[in-house]
Amino acid sequence: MELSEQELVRRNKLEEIKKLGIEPYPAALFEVNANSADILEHYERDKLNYKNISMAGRIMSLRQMGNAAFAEIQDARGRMQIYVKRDEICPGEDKTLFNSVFKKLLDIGDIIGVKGYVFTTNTGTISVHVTSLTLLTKSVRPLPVVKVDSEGKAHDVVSDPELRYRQRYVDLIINPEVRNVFVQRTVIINSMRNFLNERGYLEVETPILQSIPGGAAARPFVTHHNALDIPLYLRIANELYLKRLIVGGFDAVYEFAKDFRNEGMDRTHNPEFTQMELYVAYKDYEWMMSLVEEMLEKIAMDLYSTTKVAAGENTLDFHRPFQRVRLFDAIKEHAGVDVSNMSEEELRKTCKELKIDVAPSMGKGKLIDEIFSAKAQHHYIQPTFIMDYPVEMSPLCKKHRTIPGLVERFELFINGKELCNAYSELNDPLDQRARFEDQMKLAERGDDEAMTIDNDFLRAIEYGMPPTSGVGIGIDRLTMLMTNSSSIQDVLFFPQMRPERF
RNA sequence: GAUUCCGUAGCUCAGCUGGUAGAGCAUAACACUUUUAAUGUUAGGGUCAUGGGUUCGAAUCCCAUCGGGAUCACCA
Repeated sequence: MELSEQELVRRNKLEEIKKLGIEPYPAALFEVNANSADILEHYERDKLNYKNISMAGRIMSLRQMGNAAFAEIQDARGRMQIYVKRDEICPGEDKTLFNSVFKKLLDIGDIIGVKGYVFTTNTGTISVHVTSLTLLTKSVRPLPVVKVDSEGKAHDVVSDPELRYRQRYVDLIINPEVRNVFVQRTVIINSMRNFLNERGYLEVETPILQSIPGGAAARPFVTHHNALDIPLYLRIANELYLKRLIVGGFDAVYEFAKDFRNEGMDRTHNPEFTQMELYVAYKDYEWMMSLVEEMLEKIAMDLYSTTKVAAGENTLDFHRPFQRVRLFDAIKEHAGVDVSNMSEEELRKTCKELKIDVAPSMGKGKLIDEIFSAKAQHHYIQPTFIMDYPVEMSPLCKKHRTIPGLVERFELFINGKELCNAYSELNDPLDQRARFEDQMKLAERGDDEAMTIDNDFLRAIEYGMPPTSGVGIGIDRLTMLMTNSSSIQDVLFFPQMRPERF
């Protein structure tokens, strides 16, 4: 690999540093007793506490002024200006540390530790007056420089998505708002986990490698186990395993699960994604709607201390209760057709009239779903539960208690996108077996996402699964919503990319 | 998978109807003891994604490949 001019310069500097007897990658710890955010926040009120501070970070800018210099160093909490004066860091006759090391051999991107005292410059910037400086890591690759002017406008922002996603470490260093999205992602997950734990629900782990990939309609990734000499599939959902645990006697289990689906990628789909699935015994889908409302409201409050969240041009309000609309009513309202009593043939005709593309492999349920997706879905900006789906598209869901042909299922739509999917879970083992058989018929028609029959799961619910309600919430999409991110790549540290060639 | 747009210095971008490349920042040198997109003077840095083709001549036009974005299909 050919080195650029700047890389050669930095490697030469590295040698110079070593020749001066300075270790560019020291082993010893560097004791830190302050960080940038803490200093900026508390210094004015509590000046005495900042007479003797020690902090570390990456050099992000350097302004040489002869025998003094200003630099900004960035630590995990933000940026801090430091002031380095020659005679302060070199009190004796030997001025090498300043003249050679600091002025010539340090670069933007290097990581240093500084000790000194906090003061305010003539122009009013809280800064660290450095009395001693230690090189902690020499950087040999030039870091893109983003400058922010006095109006707060950033110049030369690295916006190339390829660089940002492939080299997330660079993105995180130079684009400060990126870090915040990921911190918020963790706030969301912690908020959800606390909410569930407070109710006594048990967090569990279930297999990722499965011999029958069940619980969703999707194409799986296939791998191979050498010792067993069998194909294994990366899970597309963990639903069937969590329900087995309900059979086993747990009354509420949940899992933050990485699921894998071998399908197209775009700004709302990554091959691996995270879902939180929760199953609670002796509950139904009405109860689950209330729980989801309460949980999302709490997450918004934990993030922003308000239920209002910006999403593009819209402001979402997570204040309970959310609107509840039956699927057929939603279609009636937005597509102007009543599909509640239509046969498959009539549905096909209706799709044609509405100019919706359909495939021959689509059954009745799928056709209704197509109409909803094309005509109604995008209207639901504020959190809305769409409920009561046709039985054909929900093979794991219990039949509706009063309306024939429907199941007790809801999906939550926010900003026109599906965020979660929930059922009164089907626990009638004979019905479940029949539903699996219907799925096999769909598979025979060419639906490569139809579910395969899982005999062990059937055996489990034959022992008896209590009435149970379950929900799956897409964590990546929830994070997108809550952080106003328009693509899933922005809420995943390392989104899937084609392998890079070096 | 389909359509479409893009790929020029470490970074952000110019580059006209084809005449073998420019700027700012960054880098190097000098000056400067409170600056802040620091400043001033000077210098270096590019197989124009890759491979073909058209042409006297290609960053520019055409084709293919690689990578990325957007839209669509599939899906969450």
